[in-house]
Amino acid sequence: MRKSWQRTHTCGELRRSHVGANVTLNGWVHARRDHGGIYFLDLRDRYGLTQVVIGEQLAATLKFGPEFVLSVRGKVNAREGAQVNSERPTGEVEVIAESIDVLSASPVPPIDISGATETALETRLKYRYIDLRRAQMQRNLEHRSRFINAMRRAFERQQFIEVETPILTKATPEGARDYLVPSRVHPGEFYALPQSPQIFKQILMVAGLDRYFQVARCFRDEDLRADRQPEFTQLDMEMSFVEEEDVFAAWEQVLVETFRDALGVELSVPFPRMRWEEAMERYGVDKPDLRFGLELKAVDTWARSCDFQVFRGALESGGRVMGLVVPAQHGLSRKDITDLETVAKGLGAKGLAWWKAGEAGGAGPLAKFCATPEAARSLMQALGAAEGDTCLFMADRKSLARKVLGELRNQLGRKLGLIPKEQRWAFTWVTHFPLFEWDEDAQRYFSAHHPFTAPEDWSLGGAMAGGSPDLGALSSRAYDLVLNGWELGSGSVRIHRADVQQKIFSLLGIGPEDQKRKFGFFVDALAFGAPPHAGFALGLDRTSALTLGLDNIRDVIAFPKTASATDLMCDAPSTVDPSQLAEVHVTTVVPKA
RNA sequence: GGGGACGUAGCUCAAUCGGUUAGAGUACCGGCCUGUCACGCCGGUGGUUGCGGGUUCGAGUCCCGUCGUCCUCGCCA
Repeated sequence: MRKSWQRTHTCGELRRSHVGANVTLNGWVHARRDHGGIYFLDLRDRYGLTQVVIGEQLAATLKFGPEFVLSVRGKVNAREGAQVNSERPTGEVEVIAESIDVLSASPVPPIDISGATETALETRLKYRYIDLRRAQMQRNLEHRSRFINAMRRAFERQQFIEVETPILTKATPEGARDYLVPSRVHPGEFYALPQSPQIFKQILMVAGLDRYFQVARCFRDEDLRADRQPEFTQLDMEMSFVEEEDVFAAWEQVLVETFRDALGVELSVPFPRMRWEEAMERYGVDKPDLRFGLELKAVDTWARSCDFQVFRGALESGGRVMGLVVPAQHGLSRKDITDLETVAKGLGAKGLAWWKAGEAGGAGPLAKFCATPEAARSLMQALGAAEGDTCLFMADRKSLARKVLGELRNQLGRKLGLIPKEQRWAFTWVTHFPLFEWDEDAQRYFSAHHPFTAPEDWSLGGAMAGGSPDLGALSSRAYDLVLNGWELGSGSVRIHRADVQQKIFSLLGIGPEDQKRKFGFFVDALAFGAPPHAGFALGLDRTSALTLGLDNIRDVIAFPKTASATDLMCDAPSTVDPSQLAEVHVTTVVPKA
């Protein structure tokens, strides 16, 4: 028998075949059951729980509490009949303790590790080292590890090579707010943490690496959400001499292999493809949840011949009239409709018209415009609605009508239980996003994806030849991968021509001087023989969460931040010593409260 | 930056219309118990009701401010 405290087995390992063996287990005190003459202890480590039996005499010499760390030496004993715990893999055996060393003590933990009560997130984040002891959290992190490693293997099978890119890099004027790092050596100058390895991976293509991937940490100084952290991890990739379908095929293969290896799930490929315009028109969002129908319906044509002033007004000012049909079987009540209208107004809608379909005119605000059977029938036909269905209408700017109905569709999908449990993995590629988006506040166009995205039309609607096309109408070769209504990642075919890249910068209002200063190195690189290339990046936090059925990515991140971007465990961010600031030539100006 | 919810024992929660000594479950401590496995039974410790101010005879409860957490809109190329 070993003399040291070091374990011979883990707490999840012992089985009937080990009966009679002398073993040493190390682990945490999970639960204690003191019966006076006999004492039971559940010892826990990452691998499981093992029951330790302690005799009266030995128990009397020991002093320990929950979450103490012990080394238990003893003999494996078979449990028979009612003593077997069929709930546990180790339930057919127990360890009869011969000696026990206390390796480490603990106060009463502020978190219930057994999972009997759900501890407040604030406490879990402050004492993350205890929270992470919970089986659920260990399972989450193990799952994430398995998933990422399966993905790595799948990329390597396709000849991709993993390359690391800098964390200290150059600030980018477009896109999200940068996290800045002051330079000690260059007073007054700053590095930025990468929002993504975008430029580096494109340069790796120029460098002839052909197929790159990386598990890449990305940083964006923007406000958080349940599915957004200021630093997050992407499976980033880029390929040369390819177009959209090659990227899709590479990823579909990777995802098939990854889901098979890590989850035992067989995905059906190819995933459907859908143009952005189609997604917006049918689902009102650019990340449609395809697990249920309830599609948006255009009723502009019907509305044009209707006397309803709200509808006519919207159409006359260039807007749209769109509808959503909730089948009669769901029995939407007046209160339900009022609640939906509240949601709609919260999103900026002026109101929500509704109609209970009926050939005799139906009911609701629209009933009087459907008073004749012809009018009622034509509206039902335009909507694909049947007698008794509840129809909801938005008449507004195209973008707002889609956004509101898209949100109502998602809420109704959940509320009415339209999402079938068996249909778990509804992937889709959304393609051909707009190239530019108009920003009202800045009074200029911004790249909808990023400024390195190839246009669908390399002539840029004539802009390359000096024309002035409607930039808002240009389509791009950007695409997203969507799963169950979540955006899992995005990518694009890139611009590999220096002249087109320069034109895009100019159209974005970045003058020649700024282009040279901020992106000169990159345009230079494109000029030196850049292959056509395209790529994609998958959000690993979201994908890990979604594949575990979680709706908050904090549960798949070991040390996540709060909604105000703080780390409650180590109390970051924090002030620093003035001498440290002086060293990096920084003075701070803190606004008065 | 805006909106909403929340903050009471180590943990999860309760406390009626503003009313007496702020309770329960669980955990912890002590006692009893040789087959439990969220052991059981008996007893006990444990509170700056986030913090500051105000109204009131009286505030966990009402008002103002502030801090923190969560969700969300804006934002996130």
